[in-house]
Amino acid sequence: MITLAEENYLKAILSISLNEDGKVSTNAISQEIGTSAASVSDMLKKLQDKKLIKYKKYKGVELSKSGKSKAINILRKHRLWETFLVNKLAFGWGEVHDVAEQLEHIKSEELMDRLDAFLGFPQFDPHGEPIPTKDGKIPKSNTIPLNEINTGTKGKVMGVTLDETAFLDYLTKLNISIGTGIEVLETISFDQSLSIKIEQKIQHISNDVAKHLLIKTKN
Amino acid sequence: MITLAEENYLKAILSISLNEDGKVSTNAISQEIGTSAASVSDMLKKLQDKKLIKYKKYKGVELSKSGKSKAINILRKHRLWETFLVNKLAFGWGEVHDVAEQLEHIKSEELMDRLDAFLGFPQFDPHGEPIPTKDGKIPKSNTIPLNEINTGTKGKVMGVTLDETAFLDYLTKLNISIGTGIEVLETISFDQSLSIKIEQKIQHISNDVAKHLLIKTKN
DNA sequence: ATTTATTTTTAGACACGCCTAAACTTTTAT
DNA sequence: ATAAAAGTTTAGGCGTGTCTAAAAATAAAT
Repeated sequence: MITLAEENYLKAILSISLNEDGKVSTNAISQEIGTSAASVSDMLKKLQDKKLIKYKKYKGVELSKSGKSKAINILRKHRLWETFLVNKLAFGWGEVHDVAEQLEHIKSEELMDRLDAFLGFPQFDPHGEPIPTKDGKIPKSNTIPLNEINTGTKGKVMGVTLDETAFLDYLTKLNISIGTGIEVLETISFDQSLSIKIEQKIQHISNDVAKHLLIKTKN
Repeated sequence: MITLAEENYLKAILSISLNEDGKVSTNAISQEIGTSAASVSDMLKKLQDKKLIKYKKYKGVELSKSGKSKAINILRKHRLWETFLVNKLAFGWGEVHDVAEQLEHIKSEELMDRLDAFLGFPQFDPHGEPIPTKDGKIPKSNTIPLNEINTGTKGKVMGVTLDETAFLDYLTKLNISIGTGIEVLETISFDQSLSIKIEQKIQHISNDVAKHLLIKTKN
């Protein structure tokens, strides 16, 4: 049996390795989870014993086959629940994360199968992140960050890569949500900030904001 | 902060006191939860410290005001989730209990409010049990067990008071579910078994089955 | 009313998951 | 190349929630 804490470690390791390559460090995990590095070391030993990770002292860690499959399954549950909360219960963007973090640990394959069907087998969650399939594949979305788009190109917002309330609230203020059409008018070379057109209105945003917006360009 | 184990104890104490009156004994709790009496004693001390129960050594226990309110809230969550599973995800009668037992511990008032609305503010769960309201009131259903109904009376099945798979499967076989119309034709005085009519068909059931069927009679 | 049986509590132990402080590796800088 | 810094692990400890075995309190029976 896998415990709640173990699940959170697996999820954290997966989440880190999706963003950067190579082995995952103890410190990275401790930051991700919010515990001490010592606690992480303890836990890594236990996960090693259960063959959920490949781990050599001082050398970082990576998920084993079974560990990765378990971690992806948790991610799948998290994103399916987020989709449920937003699409069916009308939660707002920012409000769903904490609740989904609890729901992702509910143990019932039957439940997730039925929820998946109830939601219409969605491929992406409300933040635009891909929902892993039942057999562990993660769908690729051909999107790129807004700050990498050429001037003059039009596109559609497919997702965000930052889950902070302040950020999401700002997007709401700018009238940006999933599906919003955006055109890049100008890039200021000084600070890489952008002028963009959203529903006829011209707005100006920082590079920091733009890089967290995933855009699908119209080819 | 209240822990998962504490929540289960409160729920167990509530559940026992709803079925029998007077103080709740340590043994009753240990049976309900499936732990040793020693563990229960330990936990009662902790719940006492947190003012969730009124407890005197060797003298049994009852819920305090705040303990009862917390316990009822867990019951509310359990029954709302069961309703969701059956009504929205098409789970069968018997399959929902274990999953609901996990879901009832999810902490989010917002979530339960929205789920309640999504379900159309149901008053009774799929087993016919009353769903406590947000302010802790438990709706009364004016139903009586089938074995207490007079011969010749017609009624409708509103719920069951037993949650075992074998029982629920048997009901399915008899074509009995929530809402089924039933007429009592005869009571055998020897063993209190009943002849009943269900959708034109005459069936014979034991008193043991009848007493777990809640009926609303048509006046 | 005393003995016997039952129930409940205490004592001592253990797994889990976390912590701080100290020791040990590895990396970086001089 | 060696010292300093950064990262990681071990040691020892703590709270939670469980257990078994033994002691204490209450209830039942003779």
